[in-house]
Amino acid sequence: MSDTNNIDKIGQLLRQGGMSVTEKRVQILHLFFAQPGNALRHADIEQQLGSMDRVTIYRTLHTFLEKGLLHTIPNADGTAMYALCKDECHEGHHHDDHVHFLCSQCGVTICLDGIVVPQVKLPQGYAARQMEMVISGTCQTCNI
Amino acid sequence: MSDTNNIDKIGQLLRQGGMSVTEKRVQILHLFFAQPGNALRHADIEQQLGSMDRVTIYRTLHTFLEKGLLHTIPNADGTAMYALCKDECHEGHHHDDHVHFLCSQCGVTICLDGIVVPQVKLPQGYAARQMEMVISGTCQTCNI
DNA sequence: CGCATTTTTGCAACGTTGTTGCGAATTTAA
DNA sequence: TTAAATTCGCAACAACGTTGCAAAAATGCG
Repeated sequence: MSDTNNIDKIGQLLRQGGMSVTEKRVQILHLFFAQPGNALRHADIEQQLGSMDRVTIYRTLHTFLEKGLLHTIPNADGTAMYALCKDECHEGHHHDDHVHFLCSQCGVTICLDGIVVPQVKLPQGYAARQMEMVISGTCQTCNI
Repeated sequence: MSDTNNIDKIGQLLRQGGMSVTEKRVQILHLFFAQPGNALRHADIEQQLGSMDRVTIYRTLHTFLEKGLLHTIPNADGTAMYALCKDECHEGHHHDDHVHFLCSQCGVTICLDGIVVPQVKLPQGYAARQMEMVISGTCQTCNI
């Protein structure tokens, strides 16, 4: 996918979600589209966009979460990770039922979009609403 | 299990792991044995033990993690949760392959020791070392 | 038991992550 | 182009977690 195509798509996505199209939002969303499937932390974005204010990044990530553009990935180390949602996600109604993979060698977090979280039978009395599965190990690149 | 039995067991566990038996360690470990299966956050412990120093709690939790008495549960809200390990866990070699349940109503986190994380087939090139599965919804008590 | 050594604890200070309020700048709509 | 609404940057704050160091407690040994 070409860079200009991404930029067109980004403006469209923002307008579709009822958000105004600002420079900062485009910059942040562009980072996610540059490496689809890869999750980013606040610190990654801050580093790559150098001059952008910390608070703006936090607020933008929250906005994207609310509007269903991003989803979070639970992380043992306590820092929030964000990744692009697929088209089926809408405002307040996520479908991120895929497995996440965390490489313990290079640290990258990847959405395994093709792999759905398997069902489990809960004990009597428990009702499931959401399931999260994170597998850690070594990724394609680090395994060579 | 009676309270005195717990206290005996706690001293034994600490000595077995090569730790000295101190008042603070006994107090913290006792909290976990009081509600087996339930996970605790640093803040829970601080609240229940009122006078204990924050730093001592952090350091004790780390020690118990290292020695294989506790394991962590990844948590979307960013705060670390800790729960007792089963007997099969040893220093540096955890077997916490059970599913964790997080009640979104009362906030409690429970180890579902009977339910093992199901295997998933990863794409070519990925090697799994650890799997985490957290299901959120409503628990037994809140579902009545 | 009493004493020396090792370990643990509490305090203070610091770092990181994330949030809130508010005025200035930007975007949008008319 | 201009007015209203939204977003951005700065400052200040709060929560969570870590580190260094001196006092206190636990352990080991004669």
